Amino acid sequence: MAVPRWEEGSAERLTTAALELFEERGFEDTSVVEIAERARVTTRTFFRYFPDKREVLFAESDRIRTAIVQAVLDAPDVTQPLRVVTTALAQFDWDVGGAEIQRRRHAVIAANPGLLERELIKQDEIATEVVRALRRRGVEEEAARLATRVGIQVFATAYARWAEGDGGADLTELTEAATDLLRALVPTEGPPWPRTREEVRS
Amino acid sequence: MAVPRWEEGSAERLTTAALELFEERGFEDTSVVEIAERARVTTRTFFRYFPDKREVLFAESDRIRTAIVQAVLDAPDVTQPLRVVTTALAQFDWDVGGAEIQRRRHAVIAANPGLLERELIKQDEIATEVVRALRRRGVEEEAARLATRVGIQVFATAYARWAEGDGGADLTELTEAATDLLRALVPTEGPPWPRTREEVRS
DNA sequence: TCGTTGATGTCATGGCGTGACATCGGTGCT
DNA sequence: AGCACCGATGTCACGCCATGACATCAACGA
Repeated sequence: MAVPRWEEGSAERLTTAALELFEERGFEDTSVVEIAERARVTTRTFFRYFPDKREVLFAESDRIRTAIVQAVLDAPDVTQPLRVVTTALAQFDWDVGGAEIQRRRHAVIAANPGLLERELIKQDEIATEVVRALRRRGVEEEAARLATRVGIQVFATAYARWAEGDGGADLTELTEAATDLLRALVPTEGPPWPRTREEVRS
Repeated sequence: MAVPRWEEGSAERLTTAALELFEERGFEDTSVVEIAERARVTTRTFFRYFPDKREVLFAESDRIRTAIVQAVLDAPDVTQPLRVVTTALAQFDWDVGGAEIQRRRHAVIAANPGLLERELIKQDEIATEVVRALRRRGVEEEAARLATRVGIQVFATAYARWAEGDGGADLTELTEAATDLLRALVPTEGPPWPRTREEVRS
């Protein structure tokens, strides 16, 4: 393996070039040609590293997914699957590549429906594999599915606050707070629409 | 307004043509040209009715979203927001256009990552508006967000069973069962990883 | 009749994504 | 050294997606 002593690889150059250009001109208004030029390669090379234009912002996705799945598999106690999921997410190091980069990435993604679409399916891929991991730990299929998806939403609540905040807050504590909120939200037993207005009146 | 007495409109023809072709050749392997030809229009007309190739399978999305939002706004009692959401979803008539068409639609979507992506963002759009609706009913922002997303996942659990089943099951009852499952999953109070194996041993 | 209007077609264009093949520098083997 | 190989990249050609600008045509109403 050739080890050019230390040039950046094409993939890295493409990633940073893309992020910069998306910030400058917006996602739709920058072409793959421009990204490639700034990274000093051809578009053909771009598509050798990334299957499409959007994917250039999601290079870390695989690493994130496997790490979280591993955390689920390594959880000491799986009798409370929802807690396993929220904890695995809360304890992950979300600032891969630097907090600033992540902030910029998210800003760009949030600004573009197309990228948001991609983000959602990445979440879905994580969810699917977490479900599989829970199943391997003996959790029932339906429980695994619901615990995973709900756990992700609980964590997302915490993450939203954490991302807004000045970094002072602890993600684990915020997740605990979000779990409290969930407890408060779970409805007490009883039929769907407890009473219609008419029934109340009578 | 011209009312051709009753020819199918181009939009309808395009929708059915697309569904058929996606079943026959798969989504990626059918071009917009083919869809347009089968619907006896040009591709330019296709793009006048649908903003892109994927959207042809999501024409009902707007109607669904507004109906569900309306149900949330009309809910008699909003003190249990999660129940409001699950009930609004469970009581919606999901067989718009016929159960068979819906089954085929979902089969095609499930088979194509690209379409799944679009499906997820449609869900997200619904979620965003439901959150807004809850807020208008006086629910706090964070509670609204969490109740909405969790409610959708609870309903999704029920819907999955309903879609698999032979149609005999009642979606409202299944949703109630899913809510029971959620109750069982919400973790009891306590710190994240309750005990590591080592701590248990000591 | 004629002008308007809405739906559709035609044409041109640009970006996305991919297969096939060429090039070129480095590696390892003899 | 010489040679065969290999991985990364470039070049070329192509097809599909999507959109703006403009033309056409049929129905309708004054």
